[in-house]
Amino acid sequence: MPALKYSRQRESIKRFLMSRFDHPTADTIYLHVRQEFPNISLGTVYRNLALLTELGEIIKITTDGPDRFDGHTEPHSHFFCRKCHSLLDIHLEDEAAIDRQAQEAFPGIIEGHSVQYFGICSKCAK
Amino acid sequence: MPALKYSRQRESIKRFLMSRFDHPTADTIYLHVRQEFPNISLGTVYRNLALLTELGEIIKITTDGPDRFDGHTEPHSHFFCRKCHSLLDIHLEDEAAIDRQAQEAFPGIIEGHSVQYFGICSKCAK
DNA sequence: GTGGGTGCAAATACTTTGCAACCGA
DNA sequence: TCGGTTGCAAAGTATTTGCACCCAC
Repeated sequence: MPALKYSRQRESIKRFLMSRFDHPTADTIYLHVRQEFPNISLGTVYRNLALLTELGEIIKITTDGPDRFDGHTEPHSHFFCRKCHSLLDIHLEDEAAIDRQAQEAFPGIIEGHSVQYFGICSKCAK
Repeated sequence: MPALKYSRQRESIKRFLMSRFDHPTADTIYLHVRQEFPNISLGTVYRNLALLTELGEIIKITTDGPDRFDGHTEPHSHFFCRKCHSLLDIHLEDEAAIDRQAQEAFPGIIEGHSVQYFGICSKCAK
């Protein structure tokens, strides 16, 4: 792993992700960071998202459609609205209980989990 | 929704998926069904996978990399080996408990969930 | 016969990558 | 200066789609 060097673009991407709870796509992030760095390219956004994910500073969430990114790394779950495609946080009381259940049932080494609930969000239900 | 019509190709795809527990990709399915229908095209495989998913006869599992498909629709969870990328079933004792936990914590309408555990499978751990 | 299904190829959506210039330590 | 980072554009991967022909009903 090469030595990490500071970059204003990466900082901006991370700051943006930490400020939000709706898990934007690379493209949304691109459009935002562009306001601060009009010349930034999508490739740079993707490169930094991959790097931050590898460092564990953000989380990459794979869904139907483009990947989503999350600047909040405490273990938590997600809700995907199948109508408006919003992706929202769910903080369970005992998130670790989910791993414990599976560890009993499975012989491999479980390092973590990701739960994705799906349904209709309260906005769309109206 | 247009009237459904029988197709030998669709039947073959479904039969293949029901016979396996390792959640093949569209391409793997294509290569297999090709033995029975040498002229089948990838497009047809994708079309039928989408149709079967919509009908609820199979499940589409979105992961890092290509989508995986599962011919077994009883609620269950999955384990993704980050080393060999195999995707395996985990049958929890009380799968519905996961929904109940979230329903308390979230105001939207939760219709279901998908849990993906990650780690190292027993084969790769050796 | 009618409309859904198929094969083929082209198109799309999303993401990664090669390269020369640039910038932080 | 050295090597990580960037912008740009081209390439790559996974999936979808238009169209003419075929087949189930």
